[in-house]
Amino acid sequence: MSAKQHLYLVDGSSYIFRAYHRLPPLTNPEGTPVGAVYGYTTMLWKLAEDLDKATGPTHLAVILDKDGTSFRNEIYDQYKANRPPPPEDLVPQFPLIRDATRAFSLPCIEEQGLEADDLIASYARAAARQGWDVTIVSSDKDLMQLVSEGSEGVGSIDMLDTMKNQRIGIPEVVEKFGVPPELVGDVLALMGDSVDNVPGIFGIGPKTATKLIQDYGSLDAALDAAEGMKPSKLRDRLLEGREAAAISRVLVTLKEDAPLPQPLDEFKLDGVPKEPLAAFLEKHGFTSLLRRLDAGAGSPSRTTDLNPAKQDTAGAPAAQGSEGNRQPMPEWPAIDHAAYECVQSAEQLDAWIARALAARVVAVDTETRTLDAVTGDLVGVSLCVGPGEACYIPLAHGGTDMFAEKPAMVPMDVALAALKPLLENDAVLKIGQNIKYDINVLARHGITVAPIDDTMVISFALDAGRGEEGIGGGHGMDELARRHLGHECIAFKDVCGTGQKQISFAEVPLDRATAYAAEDAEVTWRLWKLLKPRLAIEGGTRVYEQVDRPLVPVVAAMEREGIKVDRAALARLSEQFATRMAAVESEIHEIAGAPFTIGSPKQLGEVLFEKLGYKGGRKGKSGQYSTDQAVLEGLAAQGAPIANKVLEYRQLAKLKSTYTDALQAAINPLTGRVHTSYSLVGAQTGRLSSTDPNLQNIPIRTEIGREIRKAFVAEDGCVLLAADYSQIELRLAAHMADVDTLKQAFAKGEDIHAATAREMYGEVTRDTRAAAKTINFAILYGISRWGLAGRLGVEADEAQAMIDRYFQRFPGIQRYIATTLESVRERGYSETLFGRKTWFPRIASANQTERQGSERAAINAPIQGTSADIIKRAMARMLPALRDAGLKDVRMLLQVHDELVFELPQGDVAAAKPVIERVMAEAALPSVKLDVPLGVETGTGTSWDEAH
DNA sequence: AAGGTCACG
DNA sequence: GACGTACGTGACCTTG
Repeated sequence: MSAKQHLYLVDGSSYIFRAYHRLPPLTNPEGTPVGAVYGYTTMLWKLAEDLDKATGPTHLAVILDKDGTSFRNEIYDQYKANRPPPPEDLVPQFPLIRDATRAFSLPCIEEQGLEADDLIASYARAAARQGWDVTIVSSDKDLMQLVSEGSEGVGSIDMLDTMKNQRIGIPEVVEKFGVPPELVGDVLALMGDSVDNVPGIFGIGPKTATKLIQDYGSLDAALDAAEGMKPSKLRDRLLEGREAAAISRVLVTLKEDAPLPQPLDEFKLDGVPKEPLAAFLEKHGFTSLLRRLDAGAGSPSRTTDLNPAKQDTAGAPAAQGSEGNRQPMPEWPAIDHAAYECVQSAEQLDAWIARALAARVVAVDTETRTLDAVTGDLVGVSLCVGPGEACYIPLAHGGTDMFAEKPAMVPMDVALAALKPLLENDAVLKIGQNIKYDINVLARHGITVAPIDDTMVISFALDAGRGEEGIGGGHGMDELARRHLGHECIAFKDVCGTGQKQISFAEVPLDRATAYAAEDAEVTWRLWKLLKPRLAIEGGTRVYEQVDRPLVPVVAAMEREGIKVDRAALARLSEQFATRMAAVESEIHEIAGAPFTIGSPKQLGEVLFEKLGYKGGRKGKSGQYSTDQAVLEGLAAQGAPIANKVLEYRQLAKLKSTYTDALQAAINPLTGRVHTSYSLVGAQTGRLSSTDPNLQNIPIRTEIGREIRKAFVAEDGCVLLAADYSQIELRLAAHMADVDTLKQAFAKGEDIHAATAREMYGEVTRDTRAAAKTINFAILYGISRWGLAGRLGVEADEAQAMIDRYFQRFPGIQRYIATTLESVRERGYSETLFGRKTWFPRIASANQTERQGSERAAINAPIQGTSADIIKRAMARMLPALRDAGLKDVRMLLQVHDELVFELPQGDVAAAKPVIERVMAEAALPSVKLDVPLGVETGTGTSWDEAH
C-alpha cells in the first residue's frame, strides 16, 4: 500500500438537504423524522467502506455550518436573505447529523462565523500543501473552485458526488463551467446565485458569464473591456454591474486561510468502533444497517460445512443431459466443503502456489465486492489443483472495512505479489469459468493472466443451442455443474442474499466465503477435466483454438478500454426529448379526450380500437390489441392523426430511457468512460452480445437517433475509426451456396442488390432494387412466402413466384438450404466454415411452428456464425498486427457484429487504416479460402457518427 | 416475471 | 384448413 494520505472532507450541511429531498419521510421509533439522517448515515457507511481502496480515505472529517450567518453577512446584508427556512421536518434532523457523525467516531468540525465551505477550503488547501490528496464529498458548485491537480509535493483536490456516484475533477469542472477551476469564481461572480442571493450582474446568466470569462480571461479583464465594446445591452449591463460584480466576487471567494480548529492528523481513520454505532442505529430503527454491522465483523475460523441440508452427491453418477452429452463420471469423491482451506498466512499461500506450479494446471476464481469487473474491487481469490484440493485466499474481508476487527489475512499486496508469477507463468494453465472476468479484475492489479482456458467457452464450443425442455442449455457454472457433475452449487444468493438485504462478498464470514469460493474453483476444475477432452473427440478444437480462446483476453482488454461519451450532449438531448414528449403527450391526450398512459400497450389499444373506433384486430394469446409500429403506421395511412403522434412519442421515450438517460448513468466514475460487457456465449450462432449497457444497438437508422451516436467521441487529439465488413453475410452466402452470378458480382465490386434486381427483373429501378434487397435478406433468414409477402406488401402467391424465380436464377441457394437442413436433421447441429456447431434439438419437432422456426434458424446459423468467426479472428490478430506495424497507441474499443471501432491518435490514421483493412479482409485465411473477397469500409471522425 | 415494444446487425 | 408470419440479440416499460 502506498503511503499517500488521502483526506476526505464531507460537506455535511449540503448533503443533508439533498438527502432530505431524495428520501421518503422516514421516522424513527420515537416518531422523530430521520429520512435525511438515514441518507447521511448510509453515505458515511459507503465512504468508510472504501477505506482500503486506492482512492479511498485515510483521513476523514465532516464539516458543518454552525448557523445561518457568516462574515459574508457583514459584507452584504442580503446574503442568503431570500433563502426559505428549512422544511419543518428537516429542522429536528440537524442535531442528529452530529449524533450520526459521532456514532461513526468521526470528527465533526464547525466554526462560528465561517461557512462549511470556508472550513473545507482551508482544510483542503492545508492538506494539499503537505502533499495529501483531498476529496471533497459534495456537489456544491462553489467548492468546484478548489479542484486542482497535484504537483510536486502538493496533493490533488477533487470532489465526489455520492448521490450520482460521480467524481468531479478538472474535466468535469470545465464541462460544467467552460473554464478551469481557478476561473470558476469569476464566472460565479458574473452570473450570481439566486439561492444564496449573490447578486451577480443583472441580465447575465451562466452562458454569457462563461463566454465572457473565456473571451477575456478573467472577471477584471472582462469588466475593463466593457468600455471599449460596441454599444449593446451587454456593455451597459457590464458597466452598470461593476460594483455588484465586485461584491459578488468577494461573496463567492472561499476563505482558504481560516485557522484550523482541529489539526489534520486527528482526522486519521483507524477503524470504527462498533458500540456507539450500533447504539445509534438501534435508536433510530436503522435495522438493515444494524444487520450489516452484525454480519460484517464475523470472526473467521476454520471452514465448516455451509449448509448441511444441501449436502450433495457429486461422486455419484447424476442425471445427464441430452443424448451425446453423456460422459463417464470420473471416480471423484463428492465435493466436500469442509475440505477447503482458508489461506490466512503467507506460509499457507506459498504452499498453495507450489502445489499449483507442480500441477501445471490450476483453476482460478476471483471474488469481488460488486459484480463489475472494471470497478468491482477484489475481495479474494480461490484456487483448485485437483478434486478436493481447493483453497480460498481472503484479501479484503471483514465486512465493511471500517471495523477494527478484521480476520487474519495475507495483506493484499503481499498475496498478489506472490500470486503474480504463478498467474503469469507460461508453463501453468489457468482455468476459469468466464475467466474474462477474472482477467479484468486482476489486470487492475497489474497481473496479466496467461495462458488460459475457459470452461464456459469450451461448453459453448461443444453445446451451443443444446438446451431442451427441462434441461437447461446455458453455460453458467451452476447449470454446468448440475448437468455434468450432478452437483448443486452453493447459490450466490444463499451466501449474499438478494435485493435490499444483499451484502457484499466481503461481508460474508470467512467460513461461508471459503465454502462458496473454493467450491467454484473446484467445480471449474472438474468441469475442465470433463469438457476439455470432448473438444478433440467431438471436433470442437478448431473453433475453440482458432477463434474463441484467443479472443478471450482481447475482449477483456476492450471492456477495460471503454469508450468516451459526451455527458453534456446526452443531457441536452434528454432535456430536448423530455420537452417534446410532454408536448406530444398532451396532444395525444387531447385527441383521446382523456389522459391515459401512452406507454401502456393495453391502455393504448383500448383508446385506439374501442374509444376512437379504429379498425385493427386483436392478436396474440393474451387477447390484447397489438399497437406496434406496423399497426400504427397502418392507422396513420387510414388517416388517424393520433397514430403518428404515438409513434413519435414512442421513439422519444425509447431514445431517452434506453440511451440518453441510461448512457449518462453508465459512465464509470473512475475512468470517465462507458464499459460494456461482452458475452462470448450470448448468441447461439457464435456472435458476441453486449450488455450493461448494450453498445451494439446504439441508434443509427434515423436522424434523431444518430444524435446519440454523436455523443460517442474520441479523446482529445484522437479520432474514432470505424471499420465495417460490407455485406459480409451475403458474400458468405454466395460462397457457401456456391452461386456463380453472386460471386462474380462481388468479385467485380458491383452493387449486389442491383445485380440481384437485374438478374430477377431484367432491369434495375429503385423499386426492383428495393425488392431485391428484401429478398436477399429473406434468403439469409430462411424464407417463407408469407414473411416475404408481408415485407413486400404483396400477396403470398406473388411472393412465392418471386422466391421460385430467385431459386431459378440462383440455383445454388436452394441446394444450400436443402443440404443444410438435411445435415441438421441427421446430425442435430449446423456448422460454420470454421467448425462451430449450433445445435437444433427442435428440428424434428411435431409442432410445426416450432419445427419451421428451427429450420429458419438452421439456415441462418452457418452464415451468421461464419461471419462471427471471421470478425473474431480479425479481432484476435488486430493489436499484434498494429504493433508489428509500429502502431502502439491504437485502441480497439467496440465490436458490433460486422464493425470494429478503434480510437487512435489523429496522426496514426494513415498508417493504421491499411493494417486494419488488411487484417479484417484476410481474417478467414489461411484456414478458409473464400471464393469472394471480403470488402471493408472505414471512416474516421471525432464521433462515432462521423466515423460512419 | 412476463409480455410488448423497439434499438442494432 | 389452421398455424403465424424472417435470423440473431438486450433494455425498458407496464402490468400482474
